[in-house]
Amino acid sequence: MGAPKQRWTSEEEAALRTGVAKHGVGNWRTILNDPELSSILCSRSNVDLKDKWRNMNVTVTASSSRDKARTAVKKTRAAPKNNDHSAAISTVISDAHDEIVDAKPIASASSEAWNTSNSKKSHSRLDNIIMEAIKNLNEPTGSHRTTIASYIEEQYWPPSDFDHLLSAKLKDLATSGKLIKVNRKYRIAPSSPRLEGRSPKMLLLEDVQKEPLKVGSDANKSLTRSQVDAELARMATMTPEAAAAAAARAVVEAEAIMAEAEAAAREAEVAEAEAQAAQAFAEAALLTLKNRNAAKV
DNA sequence: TTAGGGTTACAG
DNA sequence: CTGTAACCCTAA
Repeated sequence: MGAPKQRWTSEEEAALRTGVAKHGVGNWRTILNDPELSSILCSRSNVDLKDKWRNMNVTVTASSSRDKARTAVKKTRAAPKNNDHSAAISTVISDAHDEIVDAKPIASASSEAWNTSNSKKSHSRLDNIIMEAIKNLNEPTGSHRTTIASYIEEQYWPPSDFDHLLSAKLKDLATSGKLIKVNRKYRIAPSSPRLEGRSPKMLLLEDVQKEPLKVGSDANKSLTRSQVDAELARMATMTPEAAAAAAARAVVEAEAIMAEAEAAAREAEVAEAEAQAAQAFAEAALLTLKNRNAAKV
């Protein structure tokens, strides 16, 4: 293992994973352009990102075959049903602990390993993975379920029924209070209770429309406040084209949430409210965009 | 600009 | 000396 010239820090690696999870593999310039990641990856070029990602994948796949029994797993999404060679798997997942920060991913999994039915401990392995994913994604406004799924799919190889498991686990974590869900986004629950029922996007909307901010104290760094700041900074540096794209994405997001609300008839009560809020935000974002463009021209 | 091959620098 | 990770070069 070399420790050569400008070694990658764990923060940079986490940022790279985040960028890949958010923008996909290969869009290195997009990842570098991400405002959340550019501060960390400012000293890296797109080629550096590509090379680092290659090295990480090489090392992960190489280290996954440490034990004698090689589970000839392939990265295809159509995961073939792992027949019962549970010995190799159990050795891999035997050391499931609560360490989240800077954990080297274990790049092997089977359906049984992800299932929590036989887990006697209250904290399942999937819980830790979810928490790690959200933490490493480090999105101030929270992470979508799809983003979390992308991250986990990149880091691990979930079984084909992983999406269902993830949805159930996210719901459990949200109801148990370990995660906060706002507008279909999940973020790690803070230790102190804070306002609920209002999404940070709606707060952002108010701040955009009414200029004066109602910040009580600067010392009290409200997390909602930082979320709003992040969104505002993003909008401020946006070109009109980028802002239009953001507004368009908001519209698409609202439509997707509406579709999900219709699909999930069980939790229609909550989902519909979120969907309406998201749609209201999308419409208002478009109006804000128009105002911005009109003011500039 | 990205993917891939090749080269250099460092640790064991 | 060998393996690995960052760096470099070039074709598409």
